[in-house]
Amino acid sequence: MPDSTPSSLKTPRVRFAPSPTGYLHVGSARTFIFNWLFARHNNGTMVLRLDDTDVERNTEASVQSIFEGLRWLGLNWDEEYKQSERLALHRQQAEAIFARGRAYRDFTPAHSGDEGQSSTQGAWLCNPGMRELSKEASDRRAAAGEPFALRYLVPRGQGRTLQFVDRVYGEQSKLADEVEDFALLRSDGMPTYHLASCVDDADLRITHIIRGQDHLTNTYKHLLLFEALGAEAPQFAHLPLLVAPDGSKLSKRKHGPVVSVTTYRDAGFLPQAFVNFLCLLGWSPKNDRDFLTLEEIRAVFTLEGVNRANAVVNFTDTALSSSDLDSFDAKAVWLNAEHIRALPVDELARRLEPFFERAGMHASPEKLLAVTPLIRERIKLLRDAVPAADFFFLPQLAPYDPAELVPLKKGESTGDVALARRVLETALQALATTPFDHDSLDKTLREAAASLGLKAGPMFQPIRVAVCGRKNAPPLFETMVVLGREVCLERIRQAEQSLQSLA
RNA sequence: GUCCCCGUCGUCUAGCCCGGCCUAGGACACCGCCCUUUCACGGCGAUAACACGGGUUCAAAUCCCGUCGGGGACGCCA
Repeated sequence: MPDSTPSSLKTPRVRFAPSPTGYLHVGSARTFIFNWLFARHNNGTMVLRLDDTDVERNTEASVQSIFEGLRWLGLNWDEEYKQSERLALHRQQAEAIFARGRAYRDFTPAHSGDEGQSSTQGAWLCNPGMRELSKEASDRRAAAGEPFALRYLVPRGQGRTLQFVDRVYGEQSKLADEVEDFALLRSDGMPTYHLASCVDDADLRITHIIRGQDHLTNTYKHLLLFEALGAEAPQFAHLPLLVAPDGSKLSKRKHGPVVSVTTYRDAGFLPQAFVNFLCLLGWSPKNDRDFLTLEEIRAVFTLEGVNRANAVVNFTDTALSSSDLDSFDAKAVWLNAEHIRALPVDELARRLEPFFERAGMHASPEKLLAVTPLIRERIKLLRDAVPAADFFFLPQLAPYDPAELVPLKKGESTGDVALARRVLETALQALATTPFDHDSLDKTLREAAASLGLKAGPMFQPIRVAVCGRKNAPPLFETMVVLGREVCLERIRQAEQSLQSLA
């Protein structure tokens, strides 16, 4: 018995239907996220369906890459399908539509590709002569083995208006006469996207189709298809597009790695931050908040909160040339920094480990746990941790300019080398015996500064550079505690040595 | 070309449906100041937008029309 409950009242069943023709890109990821949020907010079901009917362009690597991306996002789904395994259903339904007189055979040879002759005299609607072919002629040619595509017989000349209410864009309508006779089956018998998609949506009882706005005008075709299938059309919600800074649609070919989800993962974005960022592109909680946890978003997410204007992913266009940190959208980076700071230290430490691993540094869990609090406010992306904390793990400091050891007063171009040497000597003596904990170091070193008639700044800089190999580093005492007495003394001695080259 | 969608600070957006509370709010970025042993975090502050033109109205970012601008769709791709 058919379920007559209107789709708007049923428990939602939504689907994310990527086609495996490349890696998962940010636009697709956002569509997935919005579907997930809608499903989870409404206690609905999330379906993942691989739309892999284009045998030519589908690759296994792409399937893997998509799963990899989705897994990283950490959002689950409840059911999984592959369109290529449902071919029989698609063909059977195409036959049924044909049998109902809603489709016809088109024997016109396939067009070679994307040249398209549509731009010259308005839109292409159908191949003349083919709609009107008599049943006999059509059957005869088919029986003779002439290849044909099956096309939807769009109602023409009846003044019929197709309409639907989009959950984001509102009331939409269009004259059926303006819709092309789209293909259902290709001449090789394979279903097209439109056919396979609608047949599966109907069969899987999808209640809400949430997808990119680039499908808005395709919806009329789909309405026609659901009708011919004898299925109630689901609700539609189209999402504004994600565009590049120049306003064009994000494309893998044109914009490169910045549109791939794995690029964000590899750069050290936290999935929750990435999701947070993507959600803010085209949706808003409307309460001036922007740092949100997944759970907070899920709790308040509604389609009514989605806007209609395209959103710019504001990456820098140096993206093609390098893996430049600055190439990411600044807000995404900021959100990531916020999420990093919101993470418990032990979890952050665990997340950081693979980045050190990849950089060839063995960071023991204990040491990493000690170092993490010192850098967590100093990194925006996880991978920033490596340059920020390398000196903790390197057995030998990378070479640095000894001049860094010498503090400069305002306006001075050359510092007092002798002073720097005195500082280091004093420090060496003091540090040889003082207990290596924060407060003792604080007290000892400040007293040492006083004894030299120095303020903290000029006292600490030579030590910091000696110990860290650079001027900018985490707070000195905590750093020294983690490094330990041996390492600190050794590095200060080396610094003293290198100072000689300046004398 | 035809059809469709969109147009608030540089960017993401609130406000628009149900005109007045909007001398347009928040966030990021940028700049400045404060905090401070460096860097960062944090705090404070500054600059910055209703695409344009007509209506309607006592009153328009909000309603209507037009213009311009941007985007999308028009495949035997998805």
